[in-house]
Amino acid sequence: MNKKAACLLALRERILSTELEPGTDLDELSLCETYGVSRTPLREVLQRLSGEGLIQLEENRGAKVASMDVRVMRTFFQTAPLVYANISALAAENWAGPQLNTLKQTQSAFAVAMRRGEASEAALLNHRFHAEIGLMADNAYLVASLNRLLIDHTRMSQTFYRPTSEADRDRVRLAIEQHDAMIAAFERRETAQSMDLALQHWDLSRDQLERFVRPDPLPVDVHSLEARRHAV
Amino acid sequence: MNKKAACLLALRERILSTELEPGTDLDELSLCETYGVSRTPLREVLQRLSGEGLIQLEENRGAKVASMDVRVMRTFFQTAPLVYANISALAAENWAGPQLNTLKQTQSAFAVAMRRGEASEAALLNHRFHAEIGLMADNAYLVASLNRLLIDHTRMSQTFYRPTSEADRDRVRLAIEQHDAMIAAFERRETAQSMDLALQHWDLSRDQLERFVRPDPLPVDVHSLEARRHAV
DNA sequence: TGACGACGGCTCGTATACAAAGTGTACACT
DNA sequence: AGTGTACACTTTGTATACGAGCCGTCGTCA
Repeated sequence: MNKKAACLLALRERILSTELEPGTDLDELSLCETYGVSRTPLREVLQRLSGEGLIQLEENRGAKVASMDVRVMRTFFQTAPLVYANISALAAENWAGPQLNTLKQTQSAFAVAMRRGEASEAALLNHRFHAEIGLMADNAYLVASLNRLLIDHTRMSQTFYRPTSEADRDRVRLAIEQHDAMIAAFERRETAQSMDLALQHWDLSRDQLERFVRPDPLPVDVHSLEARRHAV
Repeated sequence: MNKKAACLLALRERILSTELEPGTDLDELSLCETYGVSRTPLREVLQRLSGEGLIQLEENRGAKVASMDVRVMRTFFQTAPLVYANISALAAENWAGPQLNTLKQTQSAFAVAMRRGEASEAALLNHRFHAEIGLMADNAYLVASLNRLLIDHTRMSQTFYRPTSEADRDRVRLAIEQHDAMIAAFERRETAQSMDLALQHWDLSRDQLERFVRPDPLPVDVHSLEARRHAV
C-alpha cells in the first residue's frame, strides 16, 4: 500500500520536474524494479497518472509521458487566465478550516527553497501552492481544468526557478510577493481582489514563459561569422 | 482487450443513466462475473472510471458510484454556464475534419430516440452530443471541466427525457431546435453566436433541473388532510 | 445485562505465471 | 542488392493464487 503510494508520488514529481521529459517511453519492468512493486500495482499507478493527464497510455504499446507540443501551448495561454482567475475568486469565497494555514506553510517552504536555489523543489512547491488554492476553491469541475493547466505550467516553468540574471531574480521575488498578497486577500475573503491578483500573477508568469518559448535572438555577430565562413 | 473496453463502456453508461445510482457500492467479484473479465483488468477499468470522476475509490473499501449531494449541485450551477459558453465558442472556432458531420449524426440519433420515447438512450446521446462539442473545442484543459460537468448533468437530467406534460414536451422540442441552431453556428464559425446559443441552451436546462431539484410543492389539500388526521 | 475482545468470513491488495501482441532481425528469394 | 517473410525476443495484457485488512458476530467476563 505504502510503496504504491510512494511510487505514485515519485512518478508525479519526476514528470512535473521534467526529469522524465515529455514523450519519454516508460518501461513497466524497470519502473517495478525502481520502486520495488510488482507489475499489477504499478499498472494501476499508471492508470491513475493517465487519468490525471500526466502520461498517455496506448493499447499494447506502453505508457509515455504526456507530450507538450506547440498546439497545446496555444490553448494553454488561451485558457490559463480564465481558470486561474475564477479559481482564485472561488478560493477567497470558499476556503475553510485549516486550508489557509496549509497554504501559508507551503508558501514559506516555497520561499525557503527559492532562497536556497533548490530549483526543482521550488517548482514543485509552487505547483503545490496553486493546487492547494484549487482545493480551497472547492469546485470539483473547475479544479479538473486547473490541475491539467498546472501540469503543463509546472513543466514549462522549470527554467523560471533557475534565475540567471538579476532581472530574473527580481521576477522571482515579485512572484513570491504576489503569493503573499493572494494569501492576504483570501484571508479577508476579498474575491474581486483575489481574481485581480491571480491575473497579475499570470501576467508575470506568461512573460516568463514567453521568454522561454521565444528566447532573445542570438547576437548578430554570429551571423556575420557565418557569412564570413561561407565567403572563404 | 475487447471485453475490457466493453466493460468500461457499459459501466460508464450504467452510471450516467443512474441505473447505478450515486453512492452505490460496487463489488469487484460480481462485476467480474457480469462482464466476464478477471479482477486485474476490472480493477484497471475502475481506476479509469475513478480518473474520469465517475466513481470514487477508497483504500481497502472498494469503489462506489460518485455521489451527488447538494454541495456539488451548487457548484454545478455556478460553473456550468462559464464552461459551456467557452467550449461552444471554441468549438465554433476550432472544429476540423469530419467532426461536424459526426455531431450531426449524433443529433439525428438523439432526435430519433427522443421521438421514440427512449429516455435513457436520449440522455446518453445528449451526453455524447455535448462531449463531441468538447472534442471540437480542442482544448484539453477546459474539456476536463466539461466532462466532469456532463457526468452530473446527464445524471440529473434523466427525468428531463421522460416528459410527462405537454409543457415538458415543448421544452424537449426546443432543446432539439437549439442543438440544430448550434450546429448551424458552428458550421459558419460564428463564435459569438455559438456562445450565446450555449447560454440559451443552458438556461433551458437549468430551468428544467431546478424544477427537478425544487419540485412544485404538494397540493395544500394533503396538508389539511394531515391536519385532520392528527385532529382525530 | 452490558461491554470488551477474539474469531471467522469476506473483500481488497499484491505477486507470479502464462498468453497474446508487437517489434526487430536475419535469411531467403526475386 | 533490395524486399518480403518468418521466427525469436521483448513487452504488454490477463488469470489465478495467496496474503492482508476490515467488519460483523459470538462468546465470555465484569
